[in-house]
Parts: sequence; C-alpha cells; structure tokens
Amino acid sequence: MNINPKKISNPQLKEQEFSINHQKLIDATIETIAKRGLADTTIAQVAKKAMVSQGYANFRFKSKENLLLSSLKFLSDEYKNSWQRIFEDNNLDPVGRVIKIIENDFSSKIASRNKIAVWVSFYSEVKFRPSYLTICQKQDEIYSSQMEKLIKELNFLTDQTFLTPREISETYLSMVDGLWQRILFDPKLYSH
Amino acid sequence: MNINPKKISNPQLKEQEFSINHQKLIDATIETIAKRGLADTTIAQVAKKAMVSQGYANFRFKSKENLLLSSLKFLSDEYKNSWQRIFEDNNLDPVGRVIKIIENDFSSKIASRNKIAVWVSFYSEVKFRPSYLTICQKQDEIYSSQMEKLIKELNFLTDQTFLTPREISETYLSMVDGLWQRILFDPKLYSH
DNA sequence: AACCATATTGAATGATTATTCAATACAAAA
DNA sequence: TTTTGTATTGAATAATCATTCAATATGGTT
Repeated sequence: MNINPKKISNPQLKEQEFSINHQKLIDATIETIAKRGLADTTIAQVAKKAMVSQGYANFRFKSKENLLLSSLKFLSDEYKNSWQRIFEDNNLDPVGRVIKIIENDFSSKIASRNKIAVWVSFYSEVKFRPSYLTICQKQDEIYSSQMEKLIKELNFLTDQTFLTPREISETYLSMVDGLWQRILFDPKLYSH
Repeated sequence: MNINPKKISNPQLKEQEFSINHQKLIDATIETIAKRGLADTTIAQVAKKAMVSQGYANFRFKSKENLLLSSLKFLSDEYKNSWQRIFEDNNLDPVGRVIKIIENDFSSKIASRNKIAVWVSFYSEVKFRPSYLTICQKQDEIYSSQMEKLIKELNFLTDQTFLTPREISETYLSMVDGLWQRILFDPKLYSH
C-alpha cells in the first residue's frame, strides 16, 4: 500500500528541490547523524525516520553519498542565511552587528550539540571526500571577508592592538570552531 | 608459511603492551585512518599495512573497536608526553615555557595534517562512543589546569586584561582546536 | 630428534548495507 | 470507467567486513 499520496502534481515543480519528500529525507538524515553518528547512519534508518521506503530514498537521491552531500549543503545554507541576514541589516552599527554575529554563532539553532555533532562528522571526512569541502568553502570565505570588513570598522579595537583586522577575524573564527568542539565534548560546559 | 618469527620469547614480556606486533598494528591503524579516513579503515587494510594476517589483528586486539581505542590512547599519550616534558622542565621561565608550549602545539609531530585528521575522526564519534572521550578527558583536564597555572605566572598579561587566567587558558585551548581544524581544511594556510 | 606451548595464518561464516528493479498504487486525463 | 504516466514500494542482490577457528608454523626444551 502506498502510505504517502503524491504530493506534487504541478509538473512545473518537478525539480526535486521542491518536493516535500526531498526535505523530509534531508531532515531525517541530519537527525540520524546527530543521534547515531555518520558511521551508523544507513539509508534504511533515514528512510524509516522520513517515513518513506528504503528504495525510495535511494531512488530520489541516486545514492547515499548524494543524500549526504545534499544534507551538508542544507546545513551550510542554513548557517549562511542566518549570518547573511545580520550583515545585511542596515539598522545595526558595527558594535551591534558584532554582538548579533556572536549571539548567532552560539544560538541554539546554530550551536546545539546535535548540530555540532553533524558538522564535525562531515568535517572529519573532509580530507578524504573533497566534495564535502567544496560545499562549505565559498560560504566560509564570504563569512571570513565580511567579518574582516566589520572588524575594520571597530576603530577602538584596531587602535588598541598590533593585530590586523584579518588576523582578528581569523582568530575569532578559529575560536568559534574550537568552542563548538568543546560544546560537543562537554554539553554542560556551555549551556543550552 | 609464517612470515614473522616469534619476536618475544621472554615470558615476562607476555603483556600485549610490550609486543612489537602490538605497536605495529597501532601505527598501521593511525596511518590508515590518516590516509583513508575512519569510515574506510578496515581490519584487512590495517593488517596488510602492519604485515600480519587479518585474523591475527583481530585475535590480538579482540575486536576492531579495541584496536581503535588503543590507537587513540597511543595518540593521546604521545601528546601528553610532549607537553608534560615542557611543564616539567625547570630551566624554563614562564614566558619561555609558554613559547615552548605553543611551538609544541604546532610542531610537525603534533599538528601535521595527517595527525589532525586522525584526531578529528575520533572527535567526530565522541558523542556516540563515550569511551573515546574517557581516553582523552583526564589528560585534557591536566593540560588545562597546568596552562591556567602558567598563565597566572604571566603577571604582565593578567595585569593588562580583565580576563581570568582560566578564561585565557580556555581561550587558548579553543583557539588551538580551531586552528588545527583550519590546517585540516587548508593545508597551505599554515605551513608544514 | 621429538615434543610442547605459543604465535600466526587464512579461509569460512554470518551480519550488515547500498543499490536495483519489477510490481503496485495513485491522480489526473480521456 | 478506463487509461496513462508518475510516484513509491519492498524484496532480492551483491558487495563489504568483522569475527571465528581449525590448521600450521615456530622456537625452545627435553
């Protein structure tokens, strides 16, 4: 029996990006990695959580690898959208913007232990699957250069140190990565 | 035919920790993870690199999981030994000690791209295999408190900031983790 | 030389899992 | 209602892998 009725009848929405099942599977993938780890994430588990058949998950994404790539892309876009909104907000002065950026980087949506676990799972494979890197690289560069520009505007800060804005920006980004890792290790250390 | 002659005949050295094959397998495990990733590391691959039979690797370590745990323990001890030597060196003043610590944290032995890849592979599973964490946790805590103590001795530093020694120490440790990750992502960024 | 205890092999086993695809269900068109 | 094209199923397949273990090799002892 077919549990899920056809969701999309409009042929103009045939692109997989617009399908509800497509997103259900990506969500299920991220949840499964967060709960069981990348190593123990199987198509069967993901399909079950998304409430579609195992065969369908594979048919839809052509391969497990492709499903993983799509899930990483989703995470990466989610992060980008959240900081991009802050950089584009014209009502903020430099200090206010920095504060918003930091708040965002440690918000429960971005820096939950589950999300970090998923990020780190993908990170750990970057050396062996360069396509994982390709997905995040460009957005990382944009974030980095936006941060540098923002630090430049903080004159009181750049006047007090011998560090260049770029160095300060890179230091911040490194620290965030390191702190995220600490949240993963000891969830009680930083609250959420 | 038996390629490897018996290496240990002294019955007092019967503990597995003292066997050459034991260490060969651990080295091979670390090399394999560095080259192929944890996900693609199989007993067969490791045994081949260590030049013992597949069955032997399993027999010796009782399970793949146990071999992985032993390898992580080895890495963790290697790191501990390197910073412990610096903290115990009585010829160093606080500034000299800090410099040595930083040099060590970014030395080619500790922070090579291969080693970092292995660390991150284990990190990524910490949430799902708490035993991985147990192995590093205690040594991390010692390193952390030693660092805090060292920062306290740097009066010129603590006088100039409103941060506590503990906060400075934690910040340093987070930054190191973050910078290691950057080495993994872009090996050209920081030279080795 | 014959024997013994231990070390090591390598092939077989069973479990897991991505992938395939023929069969079925469905919604809309005729 | 019947037809048609698409969506979805679920069982079969083939590959991979950790683990087991009976068989063999080895080096010291008698």
